This record gives sequence, C-alpha cells and structure tokens, in this order.
Amino acid sequence: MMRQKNQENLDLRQRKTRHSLVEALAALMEERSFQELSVSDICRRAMVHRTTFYAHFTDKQELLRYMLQQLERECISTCIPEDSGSPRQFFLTASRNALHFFRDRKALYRACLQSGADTEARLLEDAAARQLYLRLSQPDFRRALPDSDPEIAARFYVGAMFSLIRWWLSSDDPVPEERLLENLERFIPNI
Amino acid sequence: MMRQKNQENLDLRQRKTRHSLVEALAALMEERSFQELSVSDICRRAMVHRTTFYAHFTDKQELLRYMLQQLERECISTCIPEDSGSPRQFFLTASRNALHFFRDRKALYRACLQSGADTEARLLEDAAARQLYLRLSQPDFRRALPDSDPEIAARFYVGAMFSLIRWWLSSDDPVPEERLLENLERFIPNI
DNA sequence: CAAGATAAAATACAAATGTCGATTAAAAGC
DNA sequence: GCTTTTAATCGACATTTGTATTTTATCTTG
Repeated sequence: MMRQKNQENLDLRQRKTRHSLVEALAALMEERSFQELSVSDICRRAMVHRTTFYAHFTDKQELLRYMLQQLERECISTCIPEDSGSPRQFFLTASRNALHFFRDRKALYRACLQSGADTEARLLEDAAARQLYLRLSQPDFRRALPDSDPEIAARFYVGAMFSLIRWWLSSDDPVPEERLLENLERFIPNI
Repeated sequence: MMRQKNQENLDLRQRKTRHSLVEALAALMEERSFQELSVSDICRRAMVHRTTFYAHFTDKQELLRYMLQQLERECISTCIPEDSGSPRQFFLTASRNALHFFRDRKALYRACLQSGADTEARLLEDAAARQLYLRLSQPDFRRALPDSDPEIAARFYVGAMFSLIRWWLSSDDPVPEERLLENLERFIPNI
C-alpha cells in the first residue's frame, strides 16, 4: 500500500505523520504508561486520523518499536568509543557511556520496561552485541584468547552489562554509579 | 472480590477455571502466536465464560504471567544444584541445567519471546539472580572477593547467562552446546 | 445434609480495535 | 504550472475489550 522505499526517502506527508505520531507517543508516555494509552489517544494528540495510523503501523507496539529504532541509532553513536584501545578498555568505556545514556533517559526507559516494550528494547542489546563482536573479531583479541568465540564473548558481556543497567535503572535505591563501575572492572578480564 | 487466600488453597472452582485457562493458553500458543490470541479465543477453548476470565485476570498478559510463574518454580527447582561446591561450580552447574531446561522447552520459549511475554520472562531472571545472590553472600565468596558486591556480581553473571541462552535459543543455527559451555567456563573467575 | 457463602454464568453496555471503500488534499515528476 | 500519483481523511462497520448487574450453580462449613 505504501511505498517505503529506502527507509528515509519517503513521501513528505508520510515523514510528517510518522514524526507527529512519534512525538505524540513520547509526550504521552511522560504522562501515563504505555499500556494505558490507546491508539485513539495517540492520534488525537498527533492530530492524525486513526485510519492513517493503521496505514503506517499495525498497532501501538509497532509505533513504539519504530521509535526505539531511532533511539538505538542515537545510543550506538554516542556510546561506542572511536579510539579503540584494548578490548577491555573499549568495553568499559562503552559501558560507562551506556550507563550515562540511560541514566539521562530513565523515565523513558522505565516506561518501556513496564509496557511490553521489552522485546523492542532487546533490539538495542542485539545492536550492542554486534558492535562488541566487531571489536572482538580483530586480531589482538583473537591472539589473546584463541579458544574463545568472539560472538559468544560479545553476547556474554553485553548481556551482563545490559542486565546490570536494567537492574540499576529499575532499582528505587540504586547503588552509587561509581561502585557499579568498580565492580564491573573487576569482572572484565585484562585483555 | 475473590478470596485467593494463601496462593493455593483456593476454592475448587477457582482452581479448576485457572487450570483450564492455563491449559487452553498453552495449547493455543502451539498453534499461533500469543499476540494473535484473543481473550475470547482462550475462553472458548477453556470453556470458561469471558466474564469469569476477567474475575481472575485483568488481561491475557496476566494469565501468561501466572503461567510463567508456575514454570519459574519448576525451573528453579530443577536447575539449582543442592550440593554447594564452589560458587564457580555452583554457577556452572546451574547454567548447564538451565540450558537443558530451556532447550527442552524451546517452542514455548520462542513463543514467549515473540509475544511481548518478555517482561514476564524477566521474572525468571530476577529469581535466578536472587538464587545466585544467596550463594554469593556466603562467607567463602566474601573472603575470595572482598571488594565485590554479591548483588552486583549475581546480576552480572546471571544476566550474561540468560543473554547467552536467549541468543542460543533464538538462533536458527546455534553453536554446539558444548562449545557454549566451554566458552562459559573461560569467562567465570576461578573462585 | 442443610444453610450460608461465593464463584460461574448470563446479559448488557460503552469504549477501543482493526479494516473498507470512497472522497479530498497534497506531493512528485514531467 | 499541470498532470499523475499517492497519502490523508472521512464515515461506517464488525469484532474485541473491559466492566457492572443479576441470576444460577457449586463449594465449604458447621
């Protein structure tokens, strides 16, 4: 029904409605939980006809997923350090960046958690694992740990880090950030 | 409205309807995805009036959560080893058990993943983290790593393990189980 | 086994969901 | 600019959701 050529060279009208819908959703999620929002609510706020909504997304969760994909790009570009030191330093720096990134978006994150946006949030974890995998595939790591699978190692450490972040963000009385990072340094092998 | 005394000494009628609903949901999830199922579908299959459904659960996800809580108990009791060796051995054995537990329930697990049952699945991760935390709080670990927080360590390693399991289960061409476990052993410190 | 308690069924209802076909408005391409 | 293409709007509809109220059936307790 809709073209959706190469992701971004959409019709002007389409980009506008999508943008409005994302803005409306983000605004409404500051007020009440995702689950409490109806498609009608979002459309009313976005000043978009409900039929138009369904021409773009099959349901609310798909809109949310779309929104989180944009967040994903932002997260990756701000968290991944460019100057690649050791794999260990790479991971620790990225972890610290990610911690800050989510700390600054705590409200949104918690809203996602309680809303079945979990599956969508996991896309981000996949992306992060891919990034670490790329770094771990480079020769210096392969030499340091010849028997380890870069893909498995990436999943392991990224999963651990995300789990820590989730726990930290959802805790009402979180441990100090520095303590978290100190612990983290102790868990990462020196390569 | 309903008594729901101590979890399990419910009215016979209540237990029966809950049981029917869980059975119906499990059966239907073999046929199509959770998202495609309506409350009406579940009730029709369970031969329970829709109004009765809403007397027990607020929506489908709550029924699913209820179902997964039962699974959780089963998982914990089968995966947690009784004879406590070192924390390392404890974790590795539990990991291996968990891997088998989920491998044998791959269909259900994948159904959950794709269905926004993610939030519910995370309850299991919380429970597992609690178990490891209990083990890590014991004196032998505290002595071995006096500067590490047992709670943080538990989150870290359980999160890593669950992430690996999720990845392994959702992969169409998964790495051999033994290779996964070999890698895992290399990532766990020798305490 | 009888009496009281309480869960399930039955019915009805307002709101939300998802889908159509037809019309109107606004872009893209020449 | 003008035409063609295509998205947005409008109105309507069948289905699902969630809730409230009343009646019926079943369990628990003494």
